[in-house]
Amino acid sequence: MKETYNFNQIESIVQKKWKTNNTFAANIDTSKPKYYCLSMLPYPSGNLHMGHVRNYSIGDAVSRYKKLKGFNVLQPMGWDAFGLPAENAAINKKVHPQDWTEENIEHMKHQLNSLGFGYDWNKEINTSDQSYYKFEQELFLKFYEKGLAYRKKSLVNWDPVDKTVLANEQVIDGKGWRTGADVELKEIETWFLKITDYADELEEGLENIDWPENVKNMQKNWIGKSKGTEIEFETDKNFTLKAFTTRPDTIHGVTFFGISPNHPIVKELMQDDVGIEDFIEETKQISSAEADQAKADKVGYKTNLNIIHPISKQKINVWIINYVLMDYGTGAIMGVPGHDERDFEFAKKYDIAIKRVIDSEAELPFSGSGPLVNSEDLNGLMPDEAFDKISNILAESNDAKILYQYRLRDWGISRQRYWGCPIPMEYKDGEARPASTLPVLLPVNKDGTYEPLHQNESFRYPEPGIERETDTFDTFMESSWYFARYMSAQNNKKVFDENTNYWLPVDLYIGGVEHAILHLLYSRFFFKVLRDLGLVEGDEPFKKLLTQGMVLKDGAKMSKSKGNTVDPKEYIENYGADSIRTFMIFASPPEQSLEWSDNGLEGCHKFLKRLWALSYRIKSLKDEDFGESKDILIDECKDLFIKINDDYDKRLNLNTVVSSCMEILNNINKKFTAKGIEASKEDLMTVYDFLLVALSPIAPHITENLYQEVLGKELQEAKWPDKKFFEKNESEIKYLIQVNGKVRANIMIDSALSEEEVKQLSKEHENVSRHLENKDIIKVIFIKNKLINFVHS
RNA sequence: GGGGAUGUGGUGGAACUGGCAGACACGCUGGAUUUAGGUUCCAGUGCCGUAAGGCGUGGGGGUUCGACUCCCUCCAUCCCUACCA
Repeated sequence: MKETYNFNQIESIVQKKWKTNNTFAANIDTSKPKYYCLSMLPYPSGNLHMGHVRNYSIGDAVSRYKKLKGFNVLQPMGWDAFGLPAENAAINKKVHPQDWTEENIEHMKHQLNSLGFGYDWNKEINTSDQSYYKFEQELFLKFYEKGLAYRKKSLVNWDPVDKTVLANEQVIDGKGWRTGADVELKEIETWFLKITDYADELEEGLENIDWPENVKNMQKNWIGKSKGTEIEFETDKNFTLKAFTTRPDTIHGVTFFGISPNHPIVKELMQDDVGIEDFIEETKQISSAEADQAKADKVGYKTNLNIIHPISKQKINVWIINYVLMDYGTGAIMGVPGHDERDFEFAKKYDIAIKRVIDSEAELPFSGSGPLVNSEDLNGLMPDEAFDKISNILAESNDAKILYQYRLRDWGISRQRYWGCPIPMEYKDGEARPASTLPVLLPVNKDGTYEPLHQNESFRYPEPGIERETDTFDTFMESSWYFARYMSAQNNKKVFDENTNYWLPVDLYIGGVEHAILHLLYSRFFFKVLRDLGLVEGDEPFKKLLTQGMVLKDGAKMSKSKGNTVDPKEYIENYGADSIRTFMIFASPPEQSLEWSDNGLEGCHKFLKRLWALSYRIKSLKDEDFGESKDILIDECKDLFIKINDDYDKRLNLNTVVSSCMEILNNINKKFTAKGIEASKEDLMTVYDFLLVALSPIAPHITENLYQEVLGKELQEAKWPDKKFFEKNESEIKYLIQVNGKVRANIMIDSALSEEEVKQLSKEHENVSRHLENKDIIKVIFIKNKLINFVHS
């Protein structure tokens, strides 16, 4: 054993050993409970960034801990390899996206290995590989057969110079990012998945999963289920208009009626009102030029159409209003300015009557609850009572029904790009049908070049009369099911085999909170469909979710544009993987953001150096160097053992695992005094052994090396200590003695003593008696095994 | 506008169910080793006070024997989302 900590050498030796021994290969083993620990797979952009390092350090720590606890652990890794950056790089560097991607994967895989993450690489997947995406095409066709995939017109961003569709992030200030041309909205046919069919289940399922409350809330709000009444209003023309409202109880407060500029009825109204067209043009300009701006002014146009109020039978003006959205509800609203903020603002602007129908002290607009007023039969009722009553009344006279509306829209999955999974459909006489041969591979020219699918004639028209779909899938498709594919990654015949249901569901999923809505919602939806197709078992894919915080530098998110990125590479070289991993875990709790600090990393590195120095010292000790004192060191560390156990198991507060390990190290070091070692050999070795085991999930290289060097044992064979190890010796209890709530002493008291004896002993304590002198004790709070509080006047 | 998170020393952060506030680190100060720097080791380090003691967890109020923790209210910062009837 060398005297100095040579991390480079140790880490490469240990990593080689893992590779040779296939240490992280995961296979079905019914003798152990299984644990599937998954970290979100990266996009192969070329380099790992600190966010990845943090994410994967947490995942690896949990995986290794679970292995020590006797679980059969699966920790896979793969590449979310389709996407826009590959195409941009292809253009800039004149290489094929596939070559660029593969090169990046190779490099990043090397980086992951140099950090010592224990992945089962036998199960690696690359979503841009046909062995992966061919199954995606099969799955899509199953969705299609089930009626869950359909085609519909939708608006896309069109760059008129490049003649291409742009993603939202490629539109900057309404202009194409490459050409700078004004982006136009164009309507084209695109594919959708009917996620809305699962809206209710997606919402209800949230109750059964162990996810952070904020993420569940975000999904719940995104689904946006709301109960309301759809009411059909008669007009003074020969048709009716439907409006959806969550507050039918305020029906007597209706003073205007609003329809969306995109409402189908608008075209008819235009025929005898020339002003409408100008107004529509105006609103379009506002919405496109200021699409990104949060608040467009509320504007409206008063038509000569009226609805008939279903109760009062009065005529009420119909307005075309820009804040009424066509794709929510029926595209029409009943305007209740007294009790809706938007309607209030609108009514003020156009001088429309504002009527109070809910009594309260609050000023209008008031959207809360209170007894109804000015509402005829409904007066005195509370809103929810009135909701039912009026809905029933309206159901008889007008066509009204109670129903639920969702904010959630169907998922548009078409992308007009090359580097994605081709949508396996074709068209004959304009009719869509599944592609006649599968898989539909991405075409690559012989010279290694490529062109967009719609420009590739031989791809687009494989035979006369047949036109292939030239769109590719949204890359969220690949990430919606990859977690179920890892375990059968080598199976080229079946998408999911017996391994799939052995390992699923994912026991712990770790990733950034930025995926809280889309990726995590799409994955849940996909999983439920796969279940209904009989392909997987269970209702939810991710049992527990951990959303790790961002890595910040100088208080800001790291980004190239800010120039505050920190490249993991140089730090791995200068400090080693174990130091970086330890810092990533130590610097803050997993869910919170982490402030990068060179000094902090240095501190962790010093900790590992001290661990090495101690180990070197221990190794050179002889039996006679040890002292006699039994149990003292173990007693001193007991609370730390318990804390580490809890932190790993219950709370996932890994940062305090590290600090507890530091304390254990400090405790051991203190036993080396000028007079000799103040601990027995057995005690010291017990504590040292646990220190290595406890730290090994976080800093696996140094601990594995020391376990072998100093203790002569293999860490891979080590087990987490059993319950007994974490039990406290309770013959003496530390009591906290307070006077008027202030701590004045703490003393060790024999746990066999009675309450009275304990009180007496406490009162006698010098510092306590001093504070009780000449005072009348009014009350004594006694909490067994914890504290006594003497309360005086 | 809506939803959520956070607020504790000079800094990152501890304090699990109300019970020793500031663990563990960083930084800083002093000392030892060193020709010097770095490394390493030792000591100190919330604020006021010589001390006893007092004050302190964004501000104000409350519940309690006791509040960083629970309740009310206000403020600040960050994130997500957005005219969803």
